[in-house]
Parts: sequence; C-alpha cells; structure tokens
Amino acid sequence: MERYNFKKIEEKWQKKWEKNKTFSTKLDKNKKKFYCLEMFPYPSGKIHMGHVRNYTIGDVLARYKTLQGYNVLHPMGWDSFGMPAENAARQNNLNPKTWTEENITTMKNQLKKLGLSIDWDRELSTCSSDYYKHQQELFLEMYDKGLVYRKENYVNWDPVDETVLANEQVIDGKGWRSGAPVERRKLNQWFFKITKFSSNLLEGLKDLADWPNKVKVMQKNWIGKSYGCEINFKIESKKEIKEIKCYTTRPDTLFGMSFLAVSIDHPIAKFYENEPEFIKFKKDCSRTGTTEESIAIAEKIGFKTDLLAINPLNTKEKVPVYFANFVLMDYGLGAVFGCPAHDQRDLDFAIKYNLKITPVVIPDGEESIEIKDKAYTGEGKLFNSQFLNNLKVPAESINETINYLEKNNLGERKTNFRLKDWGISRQRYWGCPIPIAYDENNNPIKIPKEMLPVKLPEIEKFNSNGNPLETLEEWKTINIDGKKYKRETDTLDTFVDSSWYYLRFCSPKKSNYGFDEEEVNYWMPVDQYIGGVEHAILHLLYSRFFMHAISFENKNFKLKEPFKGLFTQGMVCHETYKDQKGNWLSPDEIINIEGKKYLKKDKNQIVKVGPSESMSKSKRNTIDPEEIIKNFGADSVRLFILSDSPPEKDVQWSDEGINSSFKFIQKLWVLNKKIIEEINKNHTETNDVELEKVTNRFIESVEKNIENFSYNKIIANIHETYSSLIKLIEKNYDKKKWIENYKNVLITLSPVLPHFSNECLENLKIQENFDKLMWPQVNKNILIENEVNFVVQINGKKRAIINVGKGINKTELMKIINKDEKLNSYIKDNIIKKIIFIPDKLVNIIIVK
RNA sequence: GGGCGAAUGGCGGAACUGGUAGACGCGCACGACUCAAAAUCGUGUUUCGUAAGAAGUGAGAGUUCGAUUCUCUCUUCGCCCA
Repeated sequence: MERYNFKKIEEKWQKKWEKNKTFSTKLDKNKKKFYCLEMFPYPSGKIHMGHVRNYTIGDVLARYKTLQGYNVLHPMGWDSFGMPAENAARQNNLNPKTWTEENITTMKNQLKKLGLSIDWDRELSTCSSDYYKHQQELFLEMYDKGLVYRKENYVNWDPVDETVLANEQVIDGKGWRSGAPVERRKLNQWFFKITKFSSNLLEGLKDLADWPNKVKVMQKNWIGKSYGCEINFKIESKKEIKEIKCYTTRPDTLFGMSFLAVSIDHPIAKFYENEPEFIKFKKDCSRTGTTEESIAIAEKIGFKTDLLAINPLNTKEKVPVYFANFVLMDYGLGAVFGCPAHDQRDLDFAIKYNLKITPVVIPDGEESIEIKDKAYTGEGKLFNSQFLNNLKVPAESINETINYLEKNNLGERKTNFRLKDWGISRQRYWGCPIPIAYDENNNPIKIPKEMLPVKLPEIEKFNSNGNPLETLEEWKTINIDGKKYKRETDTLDTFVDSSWYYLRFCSPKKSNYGFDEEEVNYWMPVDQYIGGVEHAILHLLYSRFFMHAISFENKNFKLKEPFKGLFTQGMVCHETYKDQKGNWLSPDEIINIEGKKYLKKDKNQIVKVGPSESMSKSKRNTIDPEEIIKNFGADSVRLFILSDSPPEKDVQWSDEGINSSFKFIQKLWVLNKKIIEEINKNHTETNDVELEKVTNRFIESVEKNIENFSYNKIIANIHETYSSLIKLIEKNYDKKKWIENYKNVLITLSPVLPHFSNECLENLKIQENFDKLMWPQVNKNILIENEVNFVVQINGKKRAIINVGKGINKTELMKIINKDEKLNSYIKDNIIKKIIFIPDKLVNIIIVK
C-alpha cells in the first residue's frame, strides 16, 4: 500500500488554497463575522516553535469557525520595526530594511508551509510607510486631542557607547554591550497621556469576560489604583519653602511620622542645586536605574536638608526633611512622610539615619508592640495617636483620619494611580518617525498632514554610535510654508506600531486613512486574540489605550475594548544539554545511546542532560520548525504541538512525540484506504448504529474541546475515534452510511489536519470546494443510550458496575443487587441503614455490621 | 515582601455542576511477523499482593453517604509585581 506522501499532498493543497484565494475574506453583512487574530511576529529571521504553536492554535479556531458558517477574518502581518534590525545592521553593516524584508520573505514562506488559513491579501508590515504614515496621522490626531505632550524625562545613558538604552539592555546597572555603569540622563521626550484613561482602563477590565483572570489581575495591579489623601505639611525654613504636599495611603500612621522624604526632582531641589554636597548626592542617586525594581533593590540613601516639617496632627512635633533616592517624582507628589514602625522602606531608612521609631498600630490581642528590624504592616488598632486612639486599622483608621484632615483643611482625599504616562520617544533609527518639527526656539509644530508620511531616510553605513538620524543634516531640515524647521530625530516606541494593527487589518489597503469605519464596525472587536502571556501587560494595555484615545472626542467611533476574547498560550520547551566543560549543546550535536543517555556526536563524550526549559538560542535547545516540517509534514507538526499539554501550559517538545504523531497520520491513511475499499464493496445495509454513535460522539467532543481551548483533548478524541473506526470496518456497513459518517469525521478532523482531511475527502469523491463544506450537526438522538453502567457502592466503596436499563428506579435496582450473589454477600447479614440513589449513575448502600 | 496559580503512575496529561481516579499519548514489558533487526500488528502496564483484596490524586485536618473537585493549616514549585 502506498504511504501517505505528505510532501506532495501538503504542497498540492497549499497551492490550491493560494490559487483559489480560499481564505480571503470580504465584508458581508449577511454573515456573522469572527475575527481571529494571533499576535503578529517580529521578523527576526526564522519562525520558531513558539510561532508554530501560536498560529496552529489560532488556525484550528479559524478553520472551525469558518466551517460553522462564520465570515472569518484571519490575517497576518509583521511587527517589523525594532532594535534587532538595527543591531544586525550595525554588526554586519547592512541596511535594516533589507535585513527585515529578507526575514519577512523567509518567514512568510515558512508560515505558508504550515498550511495556515490566513488571508494573505491583508498582510501588513509596520515598517512600510503605507502603514506608518497612518500611524503618524493618528499621532497628530492624538496631539490635537491633547493626548500627546512633551516633557523632560530620565533615560538610561550608556556613557561609553554614547547611546540611550532600553530597560532590558541594562543588566545589573551596566550597559549590555559596553559593560559601563549606566547613568540617568534627562532628555526631552514625547508621551502619550495614558493616565487620562486610568479609570476607564481599570473599569473596562470588568467587561472582558473572555479574558484569563490572571491577565486582568496583572493589568489591575499595573494600573494600581490606590485610595488615600494629600497632606499639606507646613515647613519651618529660612528658605522660601512654606509647605510640602505628600500623598499617602496610610494617613492613619501620621502620629508615627519621623521624617519627610522628597524626590531629588522635587521643585524644592532648586534651592539646593548649588550646594556641592547635594550635587554629589544627586550623582550617587543617578547610579540607581530608572525602573521601580532597581530603585527598590538599591540601598536607601538620603540627603538631610535644613528644613523641618510640622506634623499637621501634632504641631509640636517637627521632623527633618530628606531628599531620598527611593521617592519618585512621577508617583504621587514626589514627597512622602516616613513612618518607620509600619513601613519597611521607611524603617530601613530610619535605622540608617538614626531616626525615631514610634509605633502607632498595635496588633489585636497584644498589649504592646516592639519594632526592631521588621516593620509591622498588619491589622490592629491605633495607639500613641491621641484622639485617633483605638480606631480599627485599617477598617476605620484611614477613613477617620482623612475626615479629620479634610475638616481642618490639612489635607484632601485623593485616589491615585500607579500607571504612568507612556514615554514613546526612542533615540533610534529603525522606527516610525515622529511627525514633528521644531522652530529656531525649539518649539514643536506638527508636520502638516499633506506632507505625511515622514519617511525614514535610507542609510548607507551603519557604524556610528547613537542615533544616525541625528547626523543627517539634510533630512533633519524641513521647509514648511517657506520656513525652515528641524525635524524630530527620535522615533516611536514599537509598541505604538502594534497598538492599532488590528484596526488596519480590517481595511489594510485604505490609502487615505488608517482604517475604514464601516469595515471596523463590522469586524471589530477581535473575537479571539491569541498570544504569549509575556504581553499581558504592556502590549494589551497600550492597545486598549489606543481604542480609548481614538474614540475620545469622536462620536463615530464607539468601540472601547479591542479584544473581546484573549487566550495566552504556554511556551515550547526542550531538554537542555551540556558537554563536560559546561558548554550548551544543541539537540543535533548529540546522539541518544539508551534511555535518557546521550553522547556528543563528534567526541563520544557523555552529555549532561539538564531540565526542560523554554526554547532559546542562548541555551541552544531550539528545534527548527522548517526542518521538522520538511521531515514530518505540517499536519504532523500541528498534531504534535497540540497534543500532550493544554495550550495555556508549557509543552515539552520531544523526538518521540513528533515521531508518534507522524506514525499516527500514516495509520489514519491506512484507515482511509480501508474505508474507501469498504465503500466500494457495496454491502447491504445493517441496522447497527455504532458508526453513527462514534461519529457523533467525535463531533460533539471536538466541538466542545475547541470552544474550551482543550485542544489536547481533541487529539485524544481523534485517537479514540480511530480505534473505534478501525474495528467497525468489519461490520459491513453499506456505502451510503460509510460515506456520510466518514465525511463528517473528516470534516471534524480538518481544523487540526487540514491537508490530510482534504485529501481524504477528495478520495471520497465528495470534496469539490472547501467553502461548501459545513461543520456537521450532532445527532443527539443517536447518542441517547438505553443502558447505563450503574455503579454499586457498599459503604462508599465501589463493589460492582452493573449494566441496567436507563431510568431504572431504586426498588428495581435493589432487586437486581439482591439477586447478585457477590453483592448480596456484602449485604445479607447486615442491616441497611441508608441507600443513596443517584438515577442512572450510582447507588451507595450504607450498612451496619 | 505582595498578588495569582499549580501539585494526579516512570513521563505529558484526562476526570462535565461533589458520584467508576488514571481517558488519550509517550515510555516500558511480553507476544506475532522475521534468519535477524527496523517497521508494523496484538496484549499488558498506579502501587503492594500468587490471589481474594488493600492502599492511593504534595502533607495534615474538616464538611459529606461519597472529596482529585468544597473549607482550613502547612510544604514545594511556577508566573507576575515589588
């Protein structure tokens, strides 16, 4: 018998789909739509197994929804701006554009070989000016709405490479390439006013029923709404400083205050900026990174001022004021009061500078409290707090304190958000140019819409440090209405590119605007968005922000949430290998000798097998999908990547796994040949309904498992169905019955194994047009059983399973049990205390001895 | 330190609303075919026990006729935030 020739067959179907434009979609208001989107890839060179998993999961859903009669939008594009292109360009002296485009070509070919049902006519690439010109227009619209502004902000500065580093390029406070200690530098940068929508973004989460709870919690924490108050502290000083405002969530600990700490960027810093000691302190602070985490880890240091702050609740109490490295200007008001007894950070600081530690919260049931090196942050009641004493912490204390402060004009109730405005300026070449220019006084003006796109200039050589746009004098100069301006040389954060691409997919060819409203109203929101959980916060939050920003002051655009459903898939893992010297080895450098023992191919050295970890180039445990597709075929890869683990969890890649998937498809092929043979034998009809049962059970469970993303169970369903069908061949069903049922089996199989099932359908001579196929309706009547397996328990222990008629009552059942010799032997000499009877399922007989 | 989640055979994992624990796959063992091997097919595979049977879902308790599922305490691991 001829083996299943996946190479020939997969190529044949892929060509057919491409030629017939099987997956291209058009707006059709008579049809229900389904927008299935997977996070688009960065064109880094080749696709990896993570892509294979992501796009296979999406493809199963898209194909399934298509069969169910939905008008399915399933597009693909390229997140093609970003640092790797620029790094590659610097290293190999090429053009980032060429590098990127070559990668796109390679990866597109690879994706096509997976047999994905993608509408390639809608392909987009964010580095193309066809895309980013609309992004520049959106930027200007947001500018007009007051959602874009410029301010000075800190960046990570590499003093050796003379360049700005992204947070992930700072490793242990040092530049990733130069190894030089990173400094904080202030630069003028552009920001999106995402904080304007803090509340909306938080509230919006409540409507996202089809999002994983985990992601919603992460976003909620990221937005970080807190309830507290602003307190005005009177200041005693010879300088012109009368008052410092602090934000706090714990005003109830005010009687425990022993210092006030302000950020080095606080407005009062101007009174100190000529003091050498303060300049030195600022320099020390600049060694701390700009991330919240690096600040949290860094040692707490302070600079004592000559100021004294007066406790508003106890005016006799005066405490010192410090500049401190752990207070951030962009959170709250850049000033906090320190209560060492009940905040660990304040305690560390107080111990270091020998400040008073006054506890004011006493745990319930305790007589006293002693603070040594651990702050008490738990519940209790207030003491040492005069008129606030005995208030319950935190249930009453916070609220009552704020009431008192408000009544006496000492402070004001306030909610605060942790979310900061989104800094979008990047001092890099390979990104979307910001459509802004500056006059001779450095005032920004918008580049007029007619002059868009602001195109990236082509660059010949790529070896200098810093941003090459800075040195292109010719490009930088621009004439607007006869006046000369200098262009903005920063480009946009690539997260901007991916914040609205889902809108562009709805009308990717529209030339006069980023999206078409009618198309967007039909296709949006994305019904199912699928991608890695690593984008749970930033990308998803920024995308949500974009929808809010676009709909802000826009009556025609009502949509607020871009992604109705979200699914986050797990990673693809592989064992790791090291040689005797501890160097990572790739899987194709080793050979298996027995069990889990491996030898290094060239040296016959024993290989150390490490734990399975997510595939990464640095650990060299990657498997190239292209090789695997070449050797086993796309359907085998799809089958294996879906089997074993539930899609939201990590999956372990293994040679055995892909092999067995491959073999299983060969078995299915043999089954297919046998069934076709059976069909041609022209048996007469039998009354047996087992075939219908197997078929309908299969359809029913696959349906349920696709809807619930239990794709691993679909693979189990396929195996079970195979085992049943191979046995049913002997039953001599007639031609009609086989054709009808087998056709339905193949259609049900097709989302997972599209090439294979289409080939088999063609063999069955009913496959003419993929579009005509519909997902089979489950015949529920066939699945109704007349008999049930009834579990008999004695004292909660399973003693037998008896096959009885459906709907049997308790009395009838007990008769059968009493007649059963074995069961009766348990019961006969004992008193029955109770019988629990669950119809058609289980009986539990409780006896006393 | 805080938040979220997980823990089931040798391994990946099933078990719908509290009702047959271990579906399905991998691996392993045995058998068939073969001079032999591979491939393929068949049988078995939670543990202990020859068996009847007993124990068993990270540990300990609780609720219940009945708990992998619900509640509490603890342990370990993962992810996110700090």
